Amino acid sequence: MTDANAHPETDLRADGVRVTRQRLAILHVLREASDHPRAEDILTRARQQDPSVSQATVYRTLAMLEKAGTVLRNEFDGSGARFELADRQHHDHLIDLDTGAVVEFHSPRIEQLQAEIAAELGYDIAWHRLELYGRKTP
Amino acid sequence: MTDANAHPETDLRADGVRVTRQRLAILHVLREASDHPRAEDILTRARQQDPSVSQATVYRTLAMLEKAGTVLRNEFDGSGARFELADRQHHDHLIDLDTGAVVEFHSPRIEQLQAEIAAELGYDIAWHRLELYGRKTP
DNA sequence: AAGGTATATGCAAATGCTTCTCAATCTTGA
DNA sequence: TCAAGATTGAGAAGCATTTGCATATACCTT
Repeated sequence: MTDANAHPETDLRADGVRVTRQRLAILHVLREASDHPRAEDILTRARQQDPSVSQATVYRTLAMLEKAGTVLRNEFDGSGARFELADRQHHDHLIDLDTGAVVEFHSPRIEQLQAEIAAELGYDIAWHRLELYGRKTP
Repeated sequence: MTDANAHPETDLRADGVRVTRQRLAILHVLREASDHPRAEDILTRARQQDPSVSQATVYRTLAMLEKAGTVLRNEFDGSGARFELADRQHHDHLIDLDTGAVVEFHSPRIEQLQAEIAAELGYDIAWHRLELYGRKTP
């Protein structure tokens, strides 16, 4: 796989996938998003650039991009997936229980411990999910 | 809250909730389960003890027990929640990607790190979710 | 032990999110 | 420019879960 997302359009082509107006609109939305939008949000935003985008295409494209490693799917609260581009460094999430805000963080030490624990249990980690749910310290 | 699950029936009463045949059947299933059954599995098993249990009651009871802290809800793969009694020590999960088996583990060091990270970000952790997905080391 | 009342249940319909079906429309390599 | 095949929009279909409502039941009070 190429460097995920340096040039999504180019990557698409490289994977033998067609570059369509809708896909470009969706990729654009993801690039602009600083939050972790839901499929519905992505649909709304993509339609600002291209009103023809349909719900089905958003889901199909997100699934495609996820499989390609370009997009990450998060299931924070169990009521709808939230997406983000996989172009930055790997990170985990801290969800603010009061505001719903999502803070990203990265801890090599935790990653290290995870690997050790898995090894002790006889496993190799393929991926992991770490989510902290909390409230701002008073 | 009383010691969750030492005596679920007693706890139910204490919370002003009625002790019904169905609820006892569902609690029994959860106590016997060594896996992390889905709602559907719980329904099937509960019906062995009480054929009258309905799907709706399983969901309603699980929601109630979760709110009471008696039951933990897990969303490992995004296709259906899996439940377990909250009577044992807190633990996280390692999911075997090949077999779907769920291994439980507990690491005070990771918990410690999580708290530290949250503190650095200005948060107090209310709860967290850590799931490792991997395969057996050859 | 019996009764009354609010809670709990079963059934089926309704949700919410996501995926699929299919004819019509594009993208792309030649 | 064209043909072949991928992609799309619209709506139907799927799944897990929730809800509405009439009936049944637990349990507090006689």
